Amino acid sequence: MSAWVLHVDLDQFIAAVEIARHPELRGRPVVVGGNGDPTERAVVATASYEAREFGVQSGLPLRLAAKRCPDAVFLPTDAPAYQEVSDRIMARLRELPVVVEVLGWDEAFLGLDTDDPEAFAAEVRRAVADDTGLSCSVGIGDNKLRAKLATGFAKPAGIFRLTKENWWAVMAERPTDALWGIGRKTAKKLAEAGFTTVLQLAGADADDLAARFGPRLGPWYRLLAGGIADAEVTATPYVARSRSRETTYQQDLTDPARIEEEIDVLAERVVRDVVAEGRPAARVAVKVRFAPFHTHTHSVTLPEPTSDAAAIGRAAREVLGMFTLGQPVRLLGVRAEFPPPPS
DNA sequence: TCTGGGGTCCTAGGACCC
DNA sequence: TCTGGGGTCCTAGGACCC
Repeated sequence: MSAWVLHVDLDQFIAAVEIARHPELRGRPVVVGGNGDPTERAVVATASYEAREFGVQSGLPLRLAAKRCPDAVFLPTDAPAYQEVSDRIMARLRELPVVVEVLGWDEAFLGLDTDDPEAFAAEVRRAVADDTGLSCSVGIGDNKLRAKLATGFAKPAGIFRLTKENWWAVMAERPTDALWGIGRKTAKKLAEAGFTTVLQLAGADADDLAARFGPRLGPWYRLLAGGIADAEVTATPYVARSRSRETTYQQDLTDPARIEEEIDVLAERVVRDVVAEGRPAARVAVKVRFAPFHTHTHSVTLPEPTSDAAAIGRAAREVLGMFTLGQPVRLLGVRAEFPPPPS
């Protein structure tokens, strides 16, 4: 028996939940996002595989999705419904002889000991399908990074194993942003420094990377490229560091009184989340995105941690006062931060 | 690319203190 | 105050992820 990390990821989760409750949509291009109105300011949360054929992906503006795929069915995002299905899936996974670490609505790491991880992964797929009717893919790894990346090669509805045995065969020639934690911006900077592929990054000098990317990020990139990462799967419950609410307005806001009102509304929503959390907030931040998409944030440390609606509301108004509001406002946000955990 | 919402972590500079 | 070195906190912004 040896220790394995499995990464379970539901296939087109949000679209699959919607198709499960609207079976007549099966086989059709389905796009979920915003209020389901493709003329609004909103983006695609998930597109069904049929819609992806038309180049419709997560993050694409709904307006463009409608242009690329005029026959798509557009549905509003229904977070509570997805949360409910997610809870059921995670509960089912916990019935297996594994440690479950939830990563999001539709994915989790499983830690387990087995001689046959492929057989176990198949069992996981069966359990989820029998219980919920949904399809998932399973990545098998000798740590979390490799398990997570393996899932990408398993999709859809498959199983893939990525360990130190096949790391270079699979990853060496891929671009650095194939790694989990390196995105487009960092990949571009790495390329400018001469590191285009995973193999090249793995051979980089740690001090050079530290000088370019910072004392922690730099050396970490090199480890990522070598496939080196944490293998410990933990069931420790998630403790939020912050709670936030933000809104992109369908029409830009220009009236200062209206902006103040909207800040009050967002602060009230955040207070509800803070109270539900059962811990007081220590900081309050306000985010303003102006029409040309420039985003700024200001924040204050509260005199003392509090869950009091009036105190948090006042703080949000005070922080709003730190902005120069001369241009139309596209988005407003309010965030409450909890005190950092004692170390 | 007329570009959501909810999060996390890291970085860097300045303030402040000894 | 022609003024070091280090630690910590605060703050804004950036990048990434789902």
